[in-house]
Amino acid sequence: MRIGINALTDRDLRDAGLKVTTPRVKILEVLEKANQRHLSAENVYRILLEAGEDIGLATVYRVLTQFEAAGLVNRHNFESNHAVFELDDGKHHDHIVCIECNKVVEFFDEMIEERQLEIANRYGFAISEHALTLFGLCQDCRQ
Amino acid sequence: MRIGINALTDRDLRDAGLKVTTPRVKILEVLEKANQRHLSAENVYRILLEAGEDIGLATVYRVLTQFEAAGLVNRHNFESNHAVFELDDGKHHDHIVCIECNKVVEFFDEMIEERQLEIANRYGFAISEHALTLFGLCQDCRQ
DNA sequence: ATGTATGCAAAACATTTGCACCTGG
DNA sequence: CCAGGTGCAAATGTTTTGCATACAT
Repeated sequence: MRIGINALTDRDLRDAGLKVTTPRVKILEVLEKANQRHLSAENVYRILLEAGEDIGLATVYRVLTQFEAAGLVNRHNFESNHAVFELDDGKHHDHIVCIECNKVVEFFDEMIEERQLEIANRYGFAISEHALTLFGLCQDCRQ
Repeated sequence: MRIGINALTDRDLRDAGLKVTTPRVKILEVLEKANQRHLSAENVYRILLEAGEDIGLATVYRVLTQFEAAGLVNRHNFESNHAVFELDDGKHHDHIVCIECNKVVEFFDEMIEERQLEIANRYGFAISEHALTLFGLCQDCRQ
């Protein structure tokens, strides 16, 4: 099992039952090396194009979906019209998104996590996941 | 200003700068009287069709968007592929959604709200809104 | 060899928009 | 009357899928 911030390897792909193909390896590299941690399928596709790779957009979608199923990446819907993906670093966290420059900050708060479980429990729900995203203006965008 | 759970009226439409037209009134009625509180545009459209109303889907989308801008309804993206709308009852709340039967429970937790502001503040963000949704199995769906 | 993966083009969806016609105040 | 609203059809943008070909093991 993968732990922490180690780079993903061919091994991780095989462990997920996925053949080690060029598109998959390249897409993993993009997710690891891009300057933003949260990328849309289109983002990944463009980066690959600019790097001279010949990988179709459909493949990017298929691979990202497989990676998500394998637990290698997480999918988020900060904006309603498209999803973004980030490498799963093993540590759960939530997000604060700047509504101006789209900067994303990650945070984790034990108290909120606990409270969520208590609340879910109170209503008889067995929680499998949650999505918490704060939207606002970051320091830079407030002048 | 509207307060609490009173039914929305023509007055509310006028106050929002919207003419009181049949589609708008009927759509408000659907939101008020439907058995589920959270409806997609398609849901609203079908209910209108079944009621014999001749209102286009495009109009439903336009009206719901105007209602949202006017603060009469709130839009949520529980699932990535479509939005749902609910009447704004004046009280902020978050949601727990059953991943099996899609039941939605609303809750409000002061501690989580405060904690979110503290965290945002710590990172220099001025929060304008947030989205917190818990996903899991409700009591009924766990047999 | 052979079951998977991929690229491309087309399809599928939710949502938006252009435009000629209708309607509320 | 006339600005604003509506229906319809067409356009949009994202994501998915069918299928013939290419590739990893």
